[in-house]
Amino acid sequence: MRGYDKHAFEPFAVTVDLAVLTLRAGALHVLLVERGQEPYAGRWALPGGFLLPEESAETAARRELAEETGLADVTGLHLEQLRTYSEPGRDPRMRVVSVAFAALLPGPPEPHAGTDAAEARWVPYEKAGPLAFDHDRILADARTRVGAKLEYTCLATAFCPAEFTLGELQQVYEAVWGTPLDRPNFRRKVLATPGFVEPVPGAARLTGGRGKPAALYRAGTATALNPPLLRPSREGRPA
Amino acid sequence: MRGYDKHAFEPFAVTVDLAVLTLRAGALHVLLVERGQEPYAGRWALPGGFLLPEESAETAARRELAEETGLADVTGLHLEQLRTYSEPGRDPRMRVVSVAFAALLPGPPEPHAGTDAAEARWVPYEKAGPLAFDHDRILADARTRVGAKLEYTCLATAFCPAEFTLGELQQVYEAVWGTPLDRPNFRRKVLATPGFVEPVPGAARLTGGRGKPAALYRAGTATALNPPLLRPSREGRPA
DNA sequence: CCTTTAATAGTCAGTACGACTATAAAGAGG
DNA sequence: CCTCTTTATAGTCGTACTGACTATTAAAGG
Repeated sequence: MRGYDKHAFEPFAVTVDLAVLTLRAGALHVLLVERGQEPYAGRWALPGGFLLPEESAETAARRELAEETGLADVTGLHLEQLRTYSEPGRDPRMRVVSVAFAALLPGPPEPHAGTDAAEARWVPYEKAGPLAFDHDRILADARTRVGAKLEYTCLATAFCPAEFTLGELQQVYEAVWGTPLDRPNFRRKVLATPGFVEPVPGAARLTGGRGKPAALYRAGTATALNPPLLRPSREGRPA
Repeated sequence: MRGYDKHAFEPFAVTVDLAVLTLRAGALHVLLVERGQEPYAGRWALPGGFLLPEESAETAARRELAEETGLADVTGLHLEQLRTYSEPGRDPRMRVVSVAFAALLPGPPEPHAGTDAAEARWVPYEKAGPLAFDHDRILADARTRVGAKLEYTCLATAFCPAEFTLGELQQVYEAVWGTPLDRPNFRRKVLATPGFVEPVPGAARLTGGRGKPAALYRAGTATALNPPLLRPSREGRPA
């Protein structure tokens, strides 16, 4: 804050950009909007918009999330601030500083009917081609951050509906990490972590197709995983 | 980015705030500046300042870091973006959006001679009383983030000079976590992690006082710790 | 009725880690 | 010079956790 009171300062435009992630059919998807105007006309981009004068970035992000997804109630959805992107050239028209967020939706959400003009679509993460601005980087950062937080927090339940099976929870990990996991081991680890999930009491069971019906669980009260649930080591361990 | 081209937008002042951390005599210290003017005149605050028109937040943070510490070369110092604070009321004078950073300095740095007017001082983390604005929160977030990254990255070496002993490295963990660690176990873990540290070849040894002289190590090439070095569990494990 | 599919149960060995004890190499003080 | 203190380093032991498996159960489909 030095020089705060005596020097002139430059005003900046401040926006929020959202990487809205969800699981559809076991695959990670991201919500994208198509740009109608230059620059990057016709390219897909992350949803976002300007901060209003009396809004925090978190408030603006939640407002944009509601507008873009068309969901009536976005309270309770997990919103995570990623970082702020401020390189001078990131928007060719003017100086824009953007606060990026990741939002996690329980799937599968409706095909989406935006309240606004711009078209919005769920796109598989892998096929989210070159995006406008620096949104490729923001999207990659979102996946990296969410993947890391899956290891040591209970964040995975944010992708699941109120009641879910352990198989669905495992799909979250597999989709975000891009790695298959051993089912018995995953189950053992999740159940051994106090407060991660709790069984739905009424011996309730869900049947989606063939196979033995799975027990239902709810998110527990814990927020941290201790010890963490580490992904299969990226660097090859010695055989 | 919806509405990007058609709606008016509010300009904001954008600043960076820095939590500059280091170790002095085994204790975590933070660099603070005393405010000369209202609001919060006489209170201590984190150093920081406005973004210049052609600067990214990272560039501005490194510039402020050089100015405030008086260090000739701040390249190579670890700078970590924490998050952006944008609550409307955080500065009583005007709407200010601040991108916060944590900077890690190898200790012990000189008592500090700022190039600027404002007085700057190293203050033990625990005694960094109520700070101006929302800087208490930023400082707490900095410690939380750094403490977490110590667990699964090689960040601790950023607090150490080019060559250091394992005892010094352990002091980093103990100061940031506020927990004593078992020395043999710490040593075993660090040496067992490939690429974390590498011995200085010339059988070099350092003597600081009494006791057996310790071997010197350099930071290795690894950036991630796999498996992580977990702190003694916060939640009490069953006996 | 048999096959397929998915959930759940259980085994087993290797690794990692917490809690220790023991030894080595320096300085300080008599 | 000898001993005490201090710090670094070496090693031990038992438990917890995990990865890689195999086995069983309960549904759907033909």
